[in-house]
Amino acid sequence: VSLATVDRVLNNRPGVRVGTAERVREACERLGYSPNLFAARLARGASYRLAFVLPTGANRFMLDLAEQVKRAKDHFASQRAYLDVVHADVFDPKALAAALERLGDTYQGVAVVALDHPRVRRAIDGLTVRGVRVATLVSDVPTSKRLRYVGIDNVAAGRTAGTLLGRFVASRKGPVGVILGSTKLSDHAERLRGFGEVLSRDHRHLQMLPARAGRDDDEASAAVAAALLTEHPDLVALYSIGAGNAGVVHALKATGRAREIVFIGHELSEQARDWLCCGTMDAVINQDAGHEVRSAARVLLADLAGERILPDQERIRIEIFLRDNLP
Amino acid sequence: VSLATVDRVLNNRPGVRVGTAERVREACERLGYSPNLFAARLARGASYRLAFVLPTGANRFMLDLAEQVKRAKDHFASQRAYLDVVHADVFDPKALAAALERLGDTYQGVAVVALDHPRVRRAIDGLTVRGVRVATLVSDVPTSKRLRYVGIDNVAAGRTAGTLLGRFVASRKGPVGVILGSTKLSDHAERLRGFGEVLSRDHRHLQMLPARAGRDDDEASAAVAAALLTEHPDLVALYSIGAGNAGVVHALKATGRAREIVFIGHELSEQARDWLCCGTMDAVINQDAGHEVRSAARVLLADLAGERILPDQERIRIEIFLRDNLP
DNA sequence: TTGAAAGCGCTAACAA
DNA sequence: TTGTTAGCGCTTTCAA
Repeated sequence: VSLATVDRVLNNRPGVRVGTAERVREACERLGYSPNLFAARLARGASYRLAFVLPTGANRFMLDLAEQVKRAKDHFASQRAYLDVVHADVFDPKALAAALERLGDTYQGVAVVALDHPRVRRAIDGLTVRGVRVATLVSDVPTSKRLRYVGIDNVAAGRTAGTLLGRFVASRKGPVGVILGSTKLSDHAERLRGFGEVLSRDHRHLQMLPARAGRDDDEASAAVAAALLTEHPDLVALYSIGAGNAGVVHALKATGRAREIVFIGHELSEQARDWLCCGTMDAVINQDAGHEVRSAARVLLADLAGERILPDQERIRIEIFLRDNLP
Repeated sequence: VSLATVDRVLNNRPGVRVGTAERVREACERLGYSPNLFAARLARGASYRLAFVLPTGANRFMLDLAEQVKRAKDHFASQRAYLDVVHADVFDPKALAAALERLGDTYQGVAVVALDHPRVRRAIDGLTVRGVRVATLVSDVPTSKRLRYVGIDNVAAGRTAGTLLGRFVASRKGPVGVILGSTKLSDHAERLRGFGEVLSRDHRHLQMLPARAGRDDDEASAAVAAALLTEHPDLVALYSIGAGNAGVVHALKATGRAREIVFIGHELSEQARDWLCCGTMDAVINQDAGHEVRSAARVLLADLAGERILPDQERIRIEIFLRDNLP
């Protein structure tokens, strides 16, 4: 039995008699053979280009994602995988779809922070058909043919915020304010849904006010928060679903009730760490941008190279940070 | 300039004139050269054996670690790294030290759940001197020459439990019970310290009872919990520092006050998930055994092969799980 | 259906 | 101090 035949069997390539294949497999079993991934990749000589499609003019979290791509670059380059950040107007389905389609010429894998829109879905499916591996990042397009969604379950994240907030408020009664970026962002809408569910089921003494939009912007969020605080002097808690937390904190501090009002938000920025430490924020729900980037890259590469992944390693967690467990 | 010279420069091996080295480096820079890790490992032809030293007759968490080693085996085998689980009596310093010393003949890397004892420290340092890379796992020996500690900050974990418990109890007043495995386990002692700090600083209305030992055992823990519950009918919360949570739950359910008493513990077992879901447990503090195993293996291997790690990826987090963010 | 041979990018031993 | 050479374990192409 020659080297080439063994190779054919192990990679189930065609052109081997079943009897021979069986014998080879048996021998592998007996000898406890385990293939050398490095040698395989080397011989294949393939290199892969991966694009990370992120929103233009983005908030802190998106900037963090871009930063994490940069940090992972060297590590993946040493494995012949080249990561690029590509910016696109994620909120314009037509533009995003066009951008995605263009990417297919250059890249074998694409990780995209996607808007869930039929047009975008078609673009993703189009790429997939051309053999480009696509992973949705942070925000999913569930009905598309994407290889995988790399991100958290945002309904569950909202529920988590709801439970924490409800229990932190405890027996106090009063209205709860909610600020989101936009109801059109599906991740924000999902978080809101989860949050509302928990509040209405487990914390009936709290009265959830209608969510207001802060456009993921510090100034707008500050205005919204200030309005909430003046309209509801008995406000007991605030949940900030999107970006713009600096604005909320500003408004909160202006009232002098920053430590008294329970405030929960998303994404562990450098600032958020400070706010947790000084008691302005009570908890931060986080998804690890670095983990998401590396996971997306690994998943795309593994599929391209026909390798297996460790599923446990690729599970993105809904992290809860208090001032005590900051990394 | 020949291939070999380039190799010497890139791996700062001796025997190259500075001028030549400079020229090579400049050329690499200019051409944007990035070395191929796979080819290097392949050519080196080295394979590594790593031992995971875990306690004999261990609790659920240790069993989980062993299971995770098993799961990671294939993945690392494809990179010429062979993982073995070795059991040792971690509580007998002499035995552990002897076991460690013996391991040096067979293994290039050792990850050990270590007892912090001078004798064990000497054994670790001895291995290090012989060139064996050592990582402490879950429980550290800070004064040793170990390459790295792979695990969480247990004082911070205790503080996290304290904050959650204090806030969940909220305005209710009353005694708080604490059950640990043994005061001699440094991780348990550290968690207790962190917990006590937070309770005495931030939640003065709660009266923390002296910690009692449940020997990481279900039955013993059940007895301790039952005693606490009868001696203190007004108990408002329980913190279980070690294993034996099944026993605590049993005692708690027997009183019919399982949902009313705030109960926080460690390690997200299959059972713990159920208890979270039904409201018996209020929060679980967790360290990801799978992540710890893979991280230890990666760190040891990278050092052996002279490669760099991604520090972000190797940070072990203090995870908080509520019923809403279960993975 | 099977085998032989070249080569992926690097390291290590040896020669110059 | 530098260069030459033979592989590492696999894939791929071409020939049998």
